Amino acid sequence: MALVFYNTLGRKKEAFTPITEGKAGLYTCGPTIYNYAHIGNFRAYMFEDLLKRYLLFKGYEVRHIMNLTDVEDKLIRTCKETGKPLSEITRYYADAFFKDIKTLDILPADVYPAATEHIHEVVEMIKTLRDRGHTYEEQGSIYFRLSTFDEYGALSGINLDELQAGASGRVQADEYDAEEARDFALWKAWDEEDGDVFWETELGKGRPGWHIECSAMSMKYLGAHFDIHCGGIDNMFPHHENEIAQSRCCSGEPFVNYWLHCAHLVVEGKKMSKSLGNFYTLRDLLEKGIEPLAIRWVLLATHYRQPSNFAFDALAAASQSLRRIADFRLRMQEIRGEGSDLQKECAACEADFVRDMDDDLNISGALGTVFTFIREVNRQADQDEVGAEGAKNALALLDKLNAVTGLFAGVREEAVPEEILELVDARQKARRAKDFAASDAIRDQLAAAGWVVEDTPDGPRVKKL
RNA sequence: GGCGGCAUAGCCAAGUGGUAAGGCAGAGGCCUGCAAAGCCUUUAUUCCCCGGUUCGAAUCCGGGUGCCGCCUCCA
Repeated sequence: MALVFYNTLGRKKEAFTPITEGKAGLYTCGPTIYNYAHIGNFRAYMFEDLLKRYLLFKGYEVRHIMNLTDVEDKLIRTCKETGKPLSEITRYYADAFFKDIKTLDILPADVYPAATEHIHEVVEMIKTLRDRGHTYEEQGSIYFRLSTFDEYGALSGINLDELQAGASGRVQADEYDAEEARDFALWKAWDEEDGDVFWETELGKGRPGWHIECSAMSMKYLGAHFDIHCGGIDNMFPHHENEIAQSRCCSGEPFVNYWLHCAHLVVEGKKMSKSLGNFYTLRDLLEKGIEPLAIRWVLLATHYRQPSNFAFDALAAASQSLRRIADFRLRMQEIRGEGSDLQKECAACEADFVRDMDDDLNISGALGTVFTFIREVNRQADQDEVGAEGAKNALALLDKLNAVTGLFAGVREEAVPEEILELVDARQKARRAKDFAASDAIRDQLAAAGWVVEDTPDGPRVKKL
C-alpha cells in the first residue's frame, strides 16, 4: 500500500517518494496578514493540515514551513488608509491568524517565516539571478526575464504566447514597466505610494516582489530541492510558476517534487463575496454560535481537489455527526465486563481508512469507514456482545485516527452542576414512584437548563445539550 | 478570447469500465412508562442533457447546458 498524491506537475497520481527516506519537507503558502483570513483561506490551510497530519500518521518526520506575507501592495494601502505602521498591522493580523488556526485545531508549522525578516535572503537570491543573466532593471525595479527559462508554464499548462495581458481586468497591462507584461518583479523600486515601507539594499531602495519571498524562504528552511509544495489552485499561476522559474534558475537544481493544489470553496453554492453577504471570517461564524469543530468538519470533509460547498445545512449535519461520535465514545467508556475485543473490526476499519487516505487523501471515503465501524460496534453493543477490552480498543482506534482528522476526540466531559444532579435524582425518585407527570416536568426543566437526561439500564445519563 | 475544474437523493458527499459508500434530514419498526441514544427497514432502477464506444458506462469519447476558477501579486 503506497501513499499516492495527485501531482499538479504532470496532472496525474504518483506514489509519494520522499527525497530523504522517512522525511517530508513541506512548504505551504500562508496568508497575507492584512486582514482576517476567511473560510476560503482556511479551506486551504485545513487541507494542508490533513496532508501534514497524514504524513505524520504514516510515520514521516515532517518539516513544515508556512510563510507570512507581511509586505505587499494591499498592506501598503492599508498602512496609508489607517496611518498605522506596517509592523503594527501585520502583528495584529498575524496574532489573529494564529488564534484562528488554534481554534480550528490546525497544527502549527515548524517555522512561519515573514518576508520582511528575510530581505537579506531575497536580495542574495536576486543577485544570483542577476549574475546568471535572468534579470533586467528598469527604473530601479528588477524584473525576471521569463524568456530565459524554457520550462515556464510546465505547472499550469499555460502557453505564454496565448496569454492576454491584463485580461483579468485587475491590472492594466500598460501600467507595467516591465519589457513584457508577463515578466514579473523581483524587486520593486520605492515610490511615494510606498511611504516609509522600503529597505535600503545593494539593489537600491525598495521592497521585494511577492513571488521571490517564497523561493528565498523555502530555500533557506527546506533547501533548494524539497518534497511538497501546496497552495490554493489560484496560486498555481502565476505565483507557483514564478517560484519555479526563480528557484530553478537560481539553484540550477530541481525545485519541488510534488505540487498539490486545493480547489476553491463556495458558500451556499455561490462564490463568496462581500456584496452577496456570504463572506465569512472564522469569527463571523463563531459569533453565529457555530462550533469550531463543525467548521473543521465541513472544511475537511470534501476531497481537496473538489470544489467545496460551505453550507449552513452542512454545518448542522456536521454538528450532528460530531454528537454521534461523542455519544459513541461515551457509550464505549461505560462498557464493562467480558465480550468481544473488537480486534477484527478495529483492524478492518483502520485498513479501510488508510486505503482511502493513501489514495490522494480521500477523506470522504475515510470518514465513511469510521461511521461503518461505529454502526457495527453499536449494533454489537446493543446485543451486549462488546467487552471492556473491545470498548478500549474502539476508543484507542478513534484516538489514533483522530490524530489524522481532529474530529474524533468527542466532547470534553463537563462537570455536571450540583443542582442538575439533584434534579436528576428527583426525577429518578418520581419515576420509581411511577409519577411520570412529575418526572417529565423535571426533564423539561433540565432541558430548559441545557441538559439532556437519557435513561439507560444502568441509570440516567446526563449530557450537555 | 485562451487555459483548467466541476455537475451523483431534500442537503453535504465518496465512487473513474462490472451493476450507486457514508453522514445529516425524512418515513416506518424494535427498545422505552414516554422519550433520548442505539439498532433494523426505507428514501437515486439511476449519477445535468443528447448521441457514441462496449457484453457492460456515473465512470471512456463527441456535442450541448449550467456553475466555478486562473489569465501579473485572491487559498
